[in-house]
Amino acid sequence: MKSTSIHPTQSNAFAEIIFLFGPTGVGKTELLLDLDPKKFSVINADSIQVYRYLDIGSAKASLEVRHSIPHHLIDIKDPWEQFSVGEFIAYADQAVASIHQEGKIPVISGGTAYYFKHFLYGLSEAPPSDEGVRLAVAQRIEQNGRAWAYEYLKQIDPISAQRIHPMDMYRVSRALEVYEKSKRPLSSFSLPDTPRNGMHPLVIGLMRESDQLRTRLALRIKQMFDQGLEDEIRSLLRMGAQMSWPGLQGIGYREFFQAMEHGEWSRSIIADQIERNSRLYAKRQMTFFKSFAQVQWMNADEKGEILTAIQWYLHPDCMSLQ
RNA sequence: GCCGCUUUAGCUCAGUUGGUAGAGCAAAGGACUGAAAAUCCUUGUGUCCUCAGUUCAAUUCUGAGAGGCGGCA
Repeated sequence: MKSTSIHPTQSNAFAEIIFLFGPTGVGKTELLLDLDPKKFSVINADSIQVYRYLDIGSAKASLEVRHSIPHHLIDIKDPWEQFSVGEFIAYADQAVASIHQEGKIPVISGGTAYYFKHFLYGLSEAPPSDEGVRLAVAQRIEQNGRAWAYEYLKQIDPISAQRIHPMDMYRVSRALEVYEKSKRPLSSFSLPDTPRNGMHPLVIGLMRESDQLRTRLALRIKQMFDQGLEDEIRSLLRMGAQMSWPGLQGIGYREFFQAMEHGEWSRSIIADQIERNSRLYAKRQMTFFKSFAQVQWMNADEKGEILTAIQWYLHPDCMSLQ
């Protein structure tokens, strides 16, 4: 792997890639500032930070940070556009290739565990989500009820029905959508379970004590309001923002739209809801991340150890001499 | 000061015609087949404010006290 190939930039298969993930508010962005921009570039793996105009609420890295170390996959979509894992993988592959081309190491950093999982293993061959079909399925579920939807799933795809909980309409409807689209049960498309292209990333999981994370989240949300989160919402409203916009499903946005539906905009209530939802989200993220294989868990404050781990990964022979 | 209402899980509150109690939210744990900041699952022992009385038995009834809310002074 240390071969001095004539085409070093083309050896995508075994090139170094670093995964950096952790729950919201753990301190990923702060850590990125310690990376040498001459050696590393960042690829964002956050499903909300891909959207333009969603800066404060999504806790996007500031322009200064992005100036000091390049970030890919930020501001690539408008908030009314749908984004998806499939697109993430395609864009991330491109970014990884171009970063390698520059002779640098890509650091994929973010909190969307689902994106990391499928970037590493790839997706099944099942057809991508189709908004039209999805709406049609949703309508039928609306008319006939959830029980009907699950019974129907049991008929067309008993294997998926066993895996999916009867109340989990998000997944039931995707399974029905796939059947509608391909006339094949979702479970007939197998899910890969080995890394794509022999990828062997360094997987760093950042963690913190839950009390500490809680305090940090509370502080961060306060700062978001100080930085003008409400102005950001108002300017989105001027753009015609609707609660249904995909980007606005993010925590820190949807709470405002829910509040407006009830005809009230109470700063303190909304702030509390954002805080609560962030905590719940952080918990779900941790649960997902914990299920990943070969994670090097590190305390987010131990920057020295994290950088050392990266050194080990990039130059194993060098380190072993010491 | 008087009158009324109120005190039950971390929070908001149900409830037991007297047999020691249960929802939502939170919290903890979990799932995750192209929307994933989404969607979903599991988990409920708490001096039922305190003391005394009635009773086989009181969180439930009676009395007194304490806290809260409201009205009248």
